[in-house]
Amino acid sequence: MAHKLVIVESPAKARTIGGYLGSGYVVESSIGHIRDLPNNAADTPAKIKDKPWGRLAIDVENGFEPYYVVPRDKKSHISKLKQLLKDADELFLATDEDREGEAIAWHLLDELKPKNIPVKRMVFHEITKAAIQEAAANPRELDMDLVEAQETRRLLDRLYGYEVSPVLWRKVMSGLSAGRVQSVATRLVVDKEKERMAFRAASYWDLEGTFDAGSKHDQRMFPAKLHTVDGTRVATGSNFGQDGQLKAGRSGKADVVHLDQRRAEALASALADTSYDVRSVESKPYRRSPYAPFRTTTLQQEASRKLGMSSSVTMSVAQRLYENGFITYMRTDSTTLSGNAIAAARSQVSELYGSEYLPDAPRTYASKVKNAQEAHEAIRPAGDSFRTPAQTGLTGDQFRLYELIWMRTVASQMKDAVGQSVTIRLGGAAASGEDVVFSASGRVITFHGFLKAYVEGTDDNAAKDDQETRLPNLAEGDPVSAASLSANGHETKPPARYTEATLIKELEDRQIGRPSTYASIISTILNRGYVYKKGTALVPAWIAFSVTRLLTEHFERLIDYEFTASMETVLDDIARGEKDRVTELTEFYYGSERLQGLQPLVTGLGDIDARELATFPVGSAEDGIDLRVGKYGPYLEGPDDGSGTRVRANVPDDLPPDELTVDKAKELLANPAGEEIELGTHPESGLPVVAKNGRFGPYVTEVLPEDAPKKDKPRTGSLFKSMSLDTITLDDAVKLLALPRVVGADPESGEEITAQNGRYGPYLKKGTDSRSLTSEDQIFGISLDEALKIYSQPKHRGRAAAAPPLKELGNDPVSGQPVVVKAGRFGEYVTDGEYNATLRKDDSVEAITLERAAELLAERRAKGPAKKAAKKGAKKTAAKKTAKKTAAKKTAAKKTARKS
DNA sequence: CAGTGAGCGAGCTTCCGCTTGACTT
Repeated sequence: MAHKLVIVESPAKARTIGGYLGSGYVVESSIGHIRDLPNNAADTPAKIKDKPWGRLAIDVENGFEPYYVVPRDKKSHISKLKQLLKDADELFLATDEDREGEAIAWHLLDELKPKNIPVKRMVFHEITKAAIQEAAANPRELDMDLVEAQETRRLLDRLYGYEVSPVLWRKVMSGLSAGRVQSVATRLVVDKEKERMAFRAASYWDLEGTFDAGSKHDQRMFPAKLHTVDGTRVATGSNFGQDGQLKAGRSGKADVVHLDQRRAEALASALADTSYDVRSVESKPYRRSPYAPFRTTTLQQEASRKLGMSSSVTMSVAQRLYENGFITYMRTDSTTLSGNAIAAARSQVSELYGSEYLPDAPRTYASKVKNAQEAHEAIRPAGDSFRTPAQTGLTGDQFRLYELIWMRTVASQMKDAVGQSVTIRLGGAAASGEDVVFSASGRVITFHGFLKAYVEGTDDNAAKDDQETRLPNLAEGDPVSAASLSANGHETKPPARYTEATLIKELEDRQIGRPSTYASIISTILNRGYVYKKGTALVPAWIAFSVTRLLTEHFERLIDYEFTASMETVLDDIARGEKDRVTELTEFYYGSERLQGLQPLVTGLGDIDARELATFPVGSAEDGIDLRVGKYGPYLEGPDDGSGTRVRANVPDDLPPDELTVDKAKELLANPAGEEIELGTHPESGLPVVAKNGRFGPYVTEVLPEDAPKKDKPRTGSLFKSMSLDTITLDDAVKLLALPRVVGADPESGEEITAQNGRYGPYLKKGTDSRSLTSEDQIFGISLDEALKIYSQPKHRGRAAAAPPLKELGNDPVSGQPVVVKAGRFGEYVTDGEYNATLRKDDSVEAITLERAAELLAERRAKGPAKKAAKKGAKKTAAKKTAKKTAAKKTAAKKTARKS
C-alpha cells in the first residue's frame, strides 16, 4: 500500500513523530548526514585519486566542485531508504531547519533520486502533536541558497584543515592537525597560559574585624573590612593589574592607599582602643530573575560544576535520556520552550511550590547566542506534563542529570527572588590620628521565588545567588565596638585556566563550534596532545605553543578569534542569495587584492625555520636558557658557555608551562640526567650504574666521575625488549654493559665473532660481515657452533626462512605467481614475488581474499617497478621507528622515577 | 638527548557537523 515517506535526522525523533502522524505515513531517519567528502585515500573515488586536488576531493581548478561519497557504514541505510521510497507516493524531507539540516535534505534528494512523486520540505521547531501536524500540512520547497551556504562552510573547513595540517606535519610533528575550530580553541588555552606566565602577583594588606552591635540585637556580631583611611579607599585585589602594579585611577595616578604589612599592623594596634559609630546604612532592593532553560553549553557547564561530569559524559548521559523519551533533544542552541512545555512547567510550579511562586504571565527567553539556528527547543523534560525525578525510576547519572534539567526548567517559570542588600559603614579614629571607615555588606532574601527550586553553580568563589548574610538592624549614629581586629596579607591571583566547561562557553560566545561539536572539540585538542587535564583545568602542552606560534605568524587571519564570526556573516549573505559560493571560496583559497589566499600561503612556506619555531626563551636573554620542543618532548638548553655544546635537560611532561620559571629551569639544568634510576655500583669498574630513557629507548650506563677527561665516554647498553626500567637489576645492567660478547673465533680466518644489539636488533659481527639473530637472548646464549652455522649460510636465505608467509592466497591472475601475505617492517603486505602491496586500513589478514590481493597488486603494478630507495629514506624510517618505541616506554620510566 | 651494521614494500596522518549503533570486554 502506498504511503508518504517522512525522513527526519534522528531515529528517536522518527519514533515520536510516527506516533503523531499515524497511518498513511512512514517516518524514517537519515541518522545525520548521509554523504560527505571522503575522509582519506581509501574512501576517495579512483577517478579523482590521481588529480592534483584528489586529496581534497574538491576540484579547486573548476568551481570548487566537491566529490561526495556515501560512507561505508551508511550504504545499507541508504538502500533501506530507497526501498521505502519505492512504495511511497510522496516524500517529506523533514530534517532540522538549519543550515546542516537543509543540506542533509538536499543530499537525500540527490542520492535517493525519487521519480515522479512530489517532494516537499517539512520543518518544525518542537516535537508536539500540533506542531508536527501543522508542519505536515504546510510544507515548503528546498532552500538551495541555504544549501549553498552549508557547502561553502563544508568546503572551507576541508580546505583549511587539509591544507594547513600537512604544514604542521612537515614543520612540527607528523599526525598533528589544524582547523578553523580546534586551532582557535588551542590558541585560547595557550594565550591564557601566556597571561599566567606574564602575571606578576601583588601583595596587599587589609584589616578585618568582627564587630559587636550590642546585646539588644539578635544578630549581634558581624564581620567588616577596612574600607577607607582618611577618606581614601584601601587597595584590594581589583586595584592591581596583571603586572602586579596598582592600576591608575581617574586622576592618572593610583587613587587608593596601598597597605603593606608594617602599615597594616601599625594601624591595627593604633585601633586597639577605638570605638566606632555607624556612619551610614544604605539599603537597596535585591532582585534576581530565573536562569533561562538549558541549551547544550549551559547544560555542560552546570553538569560540570554540580555533578562533576565532563562534557562528553554529560552528552552521552543526555543521549540516553533522549533516546528513552525522558528529555527533549540535547544538541541545541535554543532556550525556547514550546507552549506545552511552558504549561507543564507552570502546572508543576503551582503544584509543588504554590501559586504564589507562579508569575501571572509565562516567561519567555530570547536567545543570547549570536548565530543561534534555533532548530530545536531548549533541553527540558519530554512530554506535555513533566515527570518529577522520583516518578522516572531513573538511577545514577541519568537520574542526577534529569533532576538538574527538570529543576532548571521548572525554575525558569517561577517568580523572581527579591530581598534587600544592605551596606553599613562604621567610622572611628585611630590613636595615630587617622580616620578609618569599615564596611559590612549583607543580603536578606524576603521571597526566594525560583531560588527555591534552582541555584546556579559558580566557577570561581563568587557568592551564590541564594547566599544570605544577615547584619544587625543598625541606624546611623549607633555605637559599635570591635570585638576583634586583625591585619591580613593577600596576594593577587593569576587568571584561572580554562576548564572544559569554561572553554566551551568562551567558544560559544565567540560563535565558534556548534552544539553537536563542543564535546568533541575538547576531545580533539586532548587527543592531539595540544592540551592535557590537570584536575579539571586545561593546561597547554609545549607543542601547542609551537603550533599556535606557526599559525599566528604565518596564518594570522585563519587563527584570528574573529575568523569564524566573519565567515558566518558571509554564509548568511550566501543563504540570502546575496553572495555566491564560488566567488567566496576562490577568494579564500587563491586570494584577492584585499586578502591573501590559503593556497599561495601554504606553497610558499618552505623557509619556515622549524628549529626557531620550537624555541622559547625562558627568563631574559641574559639567562640564556631556551625551552625547545623536540620530537621526544620538551627539553631545556642551558647558556652557551663557549664549549660548543649547551647543557640539556628534560622537562617533565606534566610540568605546566607557567611553572617553568627561570629558577625551576636552572634546577632542572643542574641535574641534566633527568629521570634516572640508580642500580648500584659496578663490581669491576666501581662506577655507579644507572638506567634511563634516551633517544633510542631505555638503556643503562655507567656514570663517570666529574673530573674524568671529556673524551672519556661511559659504556652504555640498550635494554632488551624483554626488560623494562621498572624491573632492571644491577646484574642485568652489568651483562648489558659487557656487550659486545665475544662468541669465539672463526677457526678458518681466526677472526673474532661477537654478538650484540644494534639498530636493527640483535646481530653477529665478524669483521665487516654481519648476520641478524632472531632473538635478543641469543646475544648471551648463542654458541660458537651455532654462530658458525649461521655464517655458513648465505645472507639472504637465512632471512627469508625467518619470515614464513602468514597466509597463502593462490595464484595472481595477472602474473600467475603465488600470492602470499607477509608481515613486514611497515605492517602486513601481499606479494607475488615481484611486487609488494601493503594492506590498507580496512583489510585484515583474516578477511583478505585473492581478489582483494590481486586488486592491491594491480594498483601497485600501475605505479611501476619498485624504486631503489635512497639511503636517506631508509635512515629516516629507522629513526622514526625508534622514536615510537621511546615514546611508548616513557610512561613506564616515569612511574619508576616516582616510586623511588 | 646514547651512536651501533644491512639492503630493501611505504602509505598515512588531517577538517567540521549531522547522527547512532557496531564492535569488544
